[in-house]
Amino acid sequence: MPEKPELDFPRPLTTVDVVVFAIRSDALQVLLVQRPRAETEPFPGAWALPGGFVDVAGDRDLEACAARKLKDKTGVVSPYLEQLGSWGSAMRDPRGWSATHAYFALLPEHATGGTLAPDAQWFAVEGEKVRPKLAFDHAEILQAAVQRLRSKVEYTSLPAYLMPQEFTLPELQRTYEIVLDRPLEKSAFRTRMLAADLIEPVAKMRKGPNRPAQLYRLKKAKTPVFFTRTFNPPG
Amino acid sequence: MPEKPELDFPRPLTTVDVVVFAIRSDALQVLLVQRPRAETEPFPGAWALPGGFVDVAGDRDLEACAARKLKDKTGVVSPYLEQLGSWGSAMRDPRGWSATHAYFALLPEHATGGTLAPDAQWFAVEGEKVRPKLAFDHAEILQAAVQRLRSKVEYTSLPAYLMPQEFTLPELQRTYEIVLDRPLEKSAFRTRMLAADLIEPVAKMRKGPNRPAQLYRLKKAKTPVFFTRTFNPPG
DNA sequence: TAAGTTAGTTGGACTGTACAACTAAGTATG
DNA sequence: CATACTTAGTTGTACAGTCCAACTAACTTA
Repeated sequence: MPEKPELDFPRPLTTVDVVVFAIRSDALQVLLVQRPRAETEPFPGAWALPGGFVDVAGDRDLEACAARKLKDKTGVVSPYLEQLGSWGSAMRDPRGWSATHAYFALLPEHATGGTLAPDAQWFAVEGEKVRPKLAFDHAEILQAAVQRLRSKVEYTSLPAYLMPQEFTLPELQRTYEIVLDRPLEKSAFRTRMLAADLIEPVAKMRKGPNRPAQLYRLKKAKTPVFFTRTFNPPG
Repeated sequence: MPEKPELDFPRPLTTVDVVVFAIRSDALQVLLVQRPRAETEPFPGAWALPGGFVDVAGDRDLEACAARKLKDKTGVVSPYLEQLGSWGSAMRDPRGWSATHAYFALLPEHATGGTLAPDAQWFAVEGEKVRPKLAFDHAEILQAAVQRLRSKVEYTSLPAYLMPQEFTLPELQRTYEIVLDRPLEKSAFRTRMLAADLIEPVAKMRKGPNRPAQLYRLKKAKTPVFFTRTFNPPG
């Protein structure tokens, strides 16, 4: 790392930001917070990803910092937190050279309803964007998060983290379809999921106006399953 | 990002490190540099990933900083530089809370022979490690880089960046096999590569002691190709 | 009882890998 | 100069899993 023992040269600002996804109202949504309106702040009043400065006294490491920021904003512990990447440049923050470590989190819908900070709000993801103009380079970070999510959903069981404890196969397929924004084949989907040793049936059915559906739950504390193919040849 | 306008609280040290891979002597190797022996330095004399502090005056952004560090150590511009992740904690550097932005680069073998800094040296990757004990948490970063490389090689054309301008299909297959550390099926490999619109034949043959092999080159300035399957069902 | 909707299954076509045997083109050897 | 050896490249069969479409199953409502 350093060639010189001098440590008192200028250091970049260091922050952590979290892209929190959930399925709400049958759509992919992301949690944003509104920045304070004080004129002394950059991007006053603009919407931004939840995040903030690393606390060198309080944060053990980056992931703990991200989990803390997430907890502060949403009140829940995310079942899934993955590092997304880092963005650092001289220009992205008007206060000076800054670098942010971005994470993305997946929340089940039922965990999105509770206590939300007053300046936090869910926004639908449209394409790879949201309606409001975002502070800093957060639009770019959000775009990368959506791309990463979509690409991993093609060949992993990530959407399982967006589901409640018990769910049906059609519900899981619907989640995949919302994230990927395209329909999937029913029979191939079922074959894949059931072959993956990922879920197990529970002795209950989901009752609705039509034929009841088998309920499943995730098998024990699994990390995401990787499939050996993508869904539709993306050609 | 920040809730408070105070910017004069302690900031983490910010560095960039690069994991440079190449195939040398029919093996996957990684480029390391030896740290200065001065007692005032952390990990004096230990081997480490090439990298260093972000220069807030000189570096435009993180990727430019990584490219600069790479150039300083190897003298070449890497045809492939990808962000790997970031590691930050209170403990990873004895000088204080620090965060490093790690990149990984792929070099073709012929680019590894030239001017190398006197304190730089190539080491064979054995499993997911190298022989010498590495400074900081660089062993962990290297392990993540090897895992990322291996997993992407399963379903992308990344190894193309490890090849010279012209190469044969058996040579490309051999590169895949070295990185994955397992043999691949010849005919399936050829079918996949030729179907991928990735390479094109040149009007030359590679002559050797046996049957000559068709030479290919990469098609124009392609980003890596993604395949819709992995190679061998990993079960 | 019939119509409508969603759950779930079945079967045939197709794509691409796995495996193995084959042909092709060169060098080295007797 | 024929034969063995080696590596390049092809061919064919089996198989796994998706794609597509039609089918059956279970429930509600009219």
